[in-house]
Amino acid sequence: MGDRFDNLYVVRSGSFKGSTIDLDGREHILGFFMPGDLIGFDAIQTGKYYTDIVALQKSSICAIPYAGLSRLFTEIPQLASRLLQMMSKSLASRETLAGDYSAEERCASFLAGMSDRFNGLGYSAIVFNLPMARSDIAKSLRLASETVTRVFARFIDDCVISVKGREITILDRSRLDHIASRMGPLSI
Amino acid sequence: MGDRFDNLYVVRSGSFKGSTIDLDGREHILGFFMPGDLIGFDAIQTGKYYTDIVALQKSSICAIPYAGLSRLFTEIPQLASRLLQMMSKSLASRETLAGDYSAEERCASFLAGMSDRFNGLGYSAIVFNLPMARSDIAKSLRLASETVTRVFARFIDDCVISVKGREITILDRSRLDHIASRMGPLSI
DNA sequence: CGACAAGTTGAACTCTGTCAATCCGGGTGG
DNA sequence: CCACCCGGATTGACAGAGTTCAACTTGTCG
Repeated sequence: MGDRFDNLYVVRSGSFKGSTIDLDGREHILGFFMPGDLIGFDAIQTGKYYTDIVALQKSSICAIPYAGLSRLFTEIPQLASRLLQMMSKSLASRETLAGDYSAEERCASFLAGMSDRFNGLGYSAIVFNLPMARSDIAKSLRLASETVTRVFARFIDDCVISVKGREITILDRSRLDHIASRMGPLSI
Repeated sequence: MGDRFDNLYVVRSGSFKGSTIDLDGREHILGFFMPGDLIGFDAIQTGKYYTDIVALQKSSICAIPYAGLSRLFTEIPQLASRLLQMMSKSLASRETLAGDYSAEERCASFLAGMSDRFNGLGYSAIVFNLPMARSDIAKSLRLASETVTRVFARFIDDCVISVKGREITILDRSRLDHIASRMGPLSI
C-alpha cells in the first residue's frame, strides 16, 4: 500500500487478500484473489496502490508492467476492452457488497461465490478448503467474526453445509442460492 | 435498465440518480451523476445496462456510441487509459461505500463529497442545494431516511452544518472532515 | 505435553430500522 | 387571498439484528 503504481499482477497460484487499515487501526478486507485474478487495477486512477496485498498461503504472482501494457493498447485494442471488462465486473461485485443485506444473505453469497470460483479453477464445487480465517471472511462481508460463526452454525443445523475447520462441504446448493438470491454474485 | 449497452452518456446539465430495484421491490441507489460525470460504463462487462437512470431535475446528456469510442482506442490509446482511470475512481468510491461505517461517518462523507463536487463545478463549496430527496440520500448511503434526518439534526446541533430544506450550508468543514476521516472520499 | 492462535458460545448492549404520528411548504382550486 | 391537500421531512417509541466483551473450547505446532 502506498507504493507507486507500476505493475498489475496476476495470481499464478495460492491466494491473497486485499485489505486496508483505517485510521482507527481496523482492517477492512476488500476481496480475495485466486489464480487468474488480476491485482492492482484499482491503482490506475491515483498512481498509487491503496490496498495491502497479503498472501494467505504459499503463493506466486506474475507482474505486468503497466507502462508496457498500455503501450500495447494501440496494437491490441481488445486488450483495453478486456481490461475494462474485468474492471466492470469488479465494479458490479463491489456494488453487490455495498447493498444492505442480512448476515445470512452475505454468508450464503460468499459460500456460493467461493464454490463457483473453485469450480472455475477445476476444483470441486462441493468440497473445498477456504484459504482464509473466519475473521477475514467476516471483514470482507462487513460482519463480526462471531456472526459468521453463528450463521455457519445455523447453516449446519439446516443441513445446507457441513464444516470441518476451514473445509466446507456444500450439502444443498439450491438452498444456498435461494438464501443468497437477493444478492448478486460475489466474484471478488 | 436491461437495455442493450450501446452508448456511454456524459451529463451536460442537471443531475441524475442511478438506481436498481431488488427482488423485494426496494430501491438501491448506486450514485448520483452531475455535469461531467460518465454514465453507463458499468454495462461494459455484461453488454446490458443494469441500472435505471433517473433525472432529478431538468437535465441534459450527451450520448457517446461505445462502438465508435472503442474503435478510437487504436488511434488514441490515451482514451482507453482515461476511461480506465474513471472506472478506477468509481471503483474506489464503491469500495468506500462498501465499508462498515456508522451513519454519522456516511452522512459526513456524503456532505463533504457533495461540497467538493459542487466546488469542482464552479459553485460554492459552502452553500449548495442538494438535488435529491432525503430518501435518495438515505438509499445511496444504505441508511433509512429517518436516520439521515436524525444525523443531520445532530450536525445542526453541533454547528457543523445548517439546513433549510434541501439547501445545505457547511459551517465547519474541518469537523465534517474529521467525522468522515475514517472513510475515503465519496466521489460518485 | 504445553502454549498460543483460531474458533465457538453466551449475555448484555447499541445502533439503526420500522412503524406511526405530526409537521411543513408549495401548489391548487375555489 | 385563503383554505385545503399532498408529498416530503421530522420526531418519537419500540424492536431486532448484529456487535462487543468475555469465557471457554479446539486444534496445531514446537
